[in-house]
Amino acid sequence: MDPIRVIRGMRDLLPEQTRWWRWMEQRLDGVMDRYGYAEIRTPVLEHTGLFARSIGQETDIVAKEMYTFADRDGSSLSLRPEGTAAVVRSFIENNLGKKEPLHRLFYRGPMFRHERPQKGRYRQFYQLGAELFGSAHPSADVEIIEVAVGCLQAIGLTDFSLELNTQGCPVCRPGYREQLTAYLREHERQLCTDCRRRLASNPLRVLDCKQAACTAVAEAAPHLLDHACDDCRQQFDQVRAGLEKLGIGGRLNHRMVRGLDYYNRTTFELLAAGLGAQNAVAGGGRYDGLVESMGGIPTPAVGFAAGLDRIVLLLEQQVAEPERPPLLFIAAQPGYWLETLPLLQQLRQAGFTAVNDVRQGSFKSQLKRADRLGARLVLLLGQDEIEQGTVTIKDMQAPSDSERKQWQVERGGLLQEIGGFLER
RNA sequence: GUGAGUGUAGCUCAAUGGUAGAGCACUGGACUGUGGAUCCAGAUGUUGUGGGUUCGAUCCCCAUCACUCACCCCA
Repeated sequence: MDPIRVIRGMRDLLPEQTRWWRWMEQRLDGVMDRYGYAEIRTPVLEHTGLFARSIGQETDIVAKEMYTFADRDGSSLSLRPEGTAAVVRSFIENNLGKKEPLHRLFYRGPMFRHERPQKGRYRQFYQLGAELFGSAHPSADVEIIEVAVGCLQAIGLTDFSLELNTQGCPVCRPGYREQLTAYLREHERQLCTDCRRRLASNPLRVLDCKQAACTAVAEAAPHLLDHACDDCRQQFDQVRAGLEKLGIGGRLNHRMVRGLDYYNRTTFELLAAGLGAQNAVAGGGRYDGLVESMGGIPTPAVGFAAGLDRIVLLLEQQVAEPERPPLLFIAAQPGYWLETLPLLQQLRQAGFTAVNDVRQGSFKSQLKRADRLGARLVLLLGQDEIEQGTVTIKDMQAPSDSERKQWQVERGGLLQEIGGFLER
């Protein structure tokens, strides 16, 4: 019988990996706490229309990458391909904006996109995102970027860069779009076939094409910032000033384009090397019109999302392994396993990590097991110890000729002895 | 959706048109209460799957599936 396997693009995270994940998640949660962001949890499944309306019917994400299927009553459901849409839905549905104009929310969890998997890209992937609702002030943009940067810093990543751009607003973007399109049409012959297609569907996309020929055209293309309205320009200047004040800086990238339709004004990405063909670990921006367009009261908002799978990839390359708590192992001479039970119980109640060899083989094989598990101390329990009411403590890291390799202690003083030993 | 590469033991990988081998890991022993070093012994494979060529295929051919990487797109 053929064993059933995981679905393509999805994977099991085994203990070797979850060590990293748990360590990372703990720290990221800490960042959210310190910036005053509260967690929101929404379902992984939503009505398909939510994503079509918020992300954009024409985007690749919606047009060809969603896991969409019919519910039993025939209605169309989709696994969420990103987090913002559902948070906005919930924000509106629960009248959060009416109760209190300002909200700092974060979420963390699996997202789903039916793409061909490759390094740093999976069909089930994980994102951490933060959304700041209720402020159009550049201070909010700065805060969101600061949180995103703070997340990477909190887990020890230093080798990344920030890129910034503005997408304009409904006042200035249409005019820019026309100018860009006109410019691109003039140079249509130099563009790759994909970009000629994009010219019609999404001219902005031509700007971040990686083909050399298109890059040359894009380099000389008109910049949105030069055509932005005064409000947008001022906003962007102030965001940059705020980032300077924080020492974050960031590089202006006129050619940065976002994959989702709802962004306006400030957009940004955090980029890193070592992710294969991918380089983005986090991205975000302002989306002032989204809440209203989804049926809520007009509410300016900024947010970002970070790809946790990619961040773990970087962690494994750049950061020292997270430490494990010291492991205590109880080895009992054959026949004395019952005596280990209260001892284990006692150790765990005192907060230690303690295990035994549940196979209870030979004394020797138990020691081998302890070694394999990386035990810091082994507590030996045999006939002598039981008759004397003692336990022998064995230091697994001491050299074999050490005088303090192993020693006996009274049962009553065991916890204190272990505690003292591990303190050093 | 498109392209390329790779599928052999738990892992990393050899090998040859004549029914597969190493290292590591595992289990046991040398050491009847002591891990890490050494030595000895043991267990493990439908060579991804299906078909074709052949007296004979793990090897050659075709198909298929899976994985990996890249394109598209994106976190």
